[in-house]
Amino acid sequence: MPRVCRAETEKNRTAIRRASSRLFREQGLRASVSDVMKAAGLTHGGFYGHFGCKDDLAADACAMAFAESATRWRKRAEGAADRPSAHAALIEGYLTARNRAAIGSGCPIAALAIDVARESLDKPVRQAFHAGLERLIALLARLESRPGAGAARAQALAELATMLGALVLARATDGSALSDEFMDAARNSLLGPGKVSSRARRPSPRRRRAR
Amino acid sequence: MPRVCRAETEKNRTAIRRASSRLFREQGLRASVSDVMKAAGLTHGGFYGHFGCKDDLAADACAMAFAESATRWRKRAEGAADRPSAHAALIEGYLTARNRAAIGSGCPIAALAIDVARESLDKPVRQAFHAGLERLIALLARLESRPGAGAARAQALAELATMLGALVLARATDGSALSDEFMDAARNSLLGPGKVSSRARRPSPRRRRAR
DNA sequence: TGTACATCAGTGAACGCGCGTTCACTGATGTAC
DNA sequence: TGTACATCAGTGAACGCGCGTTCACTGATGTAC
Repeated sequence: MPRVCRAETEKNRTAIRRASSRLFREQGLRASVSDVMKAAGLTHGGFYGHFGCKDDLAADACAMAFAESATRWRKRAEGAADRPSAHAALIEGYLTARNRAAIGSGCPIAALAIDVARESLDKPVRQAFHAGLERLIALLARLESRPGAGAARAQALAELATMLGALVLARATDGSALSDEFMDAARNSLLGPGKVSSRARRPSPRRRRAR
Repeated sequence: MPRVCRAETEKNRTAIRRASSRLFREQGLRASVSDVMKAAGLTHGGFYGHFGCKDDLAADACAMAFAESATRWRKRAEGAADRPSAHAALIEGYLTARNRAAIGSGCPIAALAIDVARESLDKPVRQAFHAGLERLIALLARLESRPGAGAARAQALAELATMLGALVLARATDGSALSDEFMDAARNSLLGPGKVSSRARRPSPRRRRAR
């Protein structure tokens, strides 16, 4: 089995990156190198032929997850008729039961933010997180209604905090009614109850409207 | 050293609870029993005289952190002249550089939400988190401006998501300008730029105003 | 195109370490008289 | 109040286990001729 052709090596590397991107989101940065390699269909020893250390893998996995998210956001926005509906589509797509359940393939901010906050400032995963975050902020800011780049950015930052917060809280209270309440409240607060698409709605007690 | 008087035992138990409440927030639920006992000035073996297992300690630490937070919120609200300023004081007190730095003594939602979300549904820490969260929601909802209990609760849920999200993102980007931006954007979004008290402000590049 | 051999991707045992938990032991505390 | 002794809170060694990382080894791959 040892020594594998170049194409196979590249395929293995991709498998490691994909597996780590999923496992780090699911289990946090404490997901083990062994588990990642197992999920990639390899044995743990070969890991250091692909990455220098676990910290480097964490940074790569984080960057990869953000790139996936950015692509997903861009596609969703491009599928909309105009800017306001692209904005709404992004938020509605984020605050769904589907996304709440899909931790391993979902938003890396909601999956990794607290883990990243606990890492020391010089860890490579922090830079990857910061860079990825800025890309998503720019993407969202371009869809905001407020005039002026600064105001749109501020609006995007606040909305991102609400989206991330609601998803994280919905996950932490998963299995209870409160979980749905968080997602509904955040969606209504960001879009207003009138703009909520029926697609994203589940039959649940309707909240009073936002200002 | 063994066998200690009853008052001493109770003091030790309190020291373990305090240490774990701090360490779990700082390091996540993977903080070790050994480290907790060391921080309480004891050796690890004695732990199981106080708690049945690590999961029980995590639940207790979580409940204790929420109780602290609830007390802090209540005091801050009681110190305000009226309901709107109590509401503003809570949010301003939450979104400060001080709170961003104080992970171990700060809000358990911002410290533990993602860790709790990764725990299986039957773990005792999930129940403790849920119960504590409901207390804080009720506390915040009582200060909201919207008429009707349901609307006030929905407003509190969305605001909590924004507060928690902004604090978590500010911590994940600590050391960069973006960190301050998140807290400023969330504060302005929740209170409006006019209502921001100078006390809570740091001299930082001023953002464009919100609506 | 065919052969000879150096390269090197992946394997699996091993390293030192820290984890959660158990347990025999200690000796001051609390109690029974 | 004073003595005799059972209790039990805390100690520290030990358990099996999984961690990140290293390394001698393997043998198919890629290359030089």
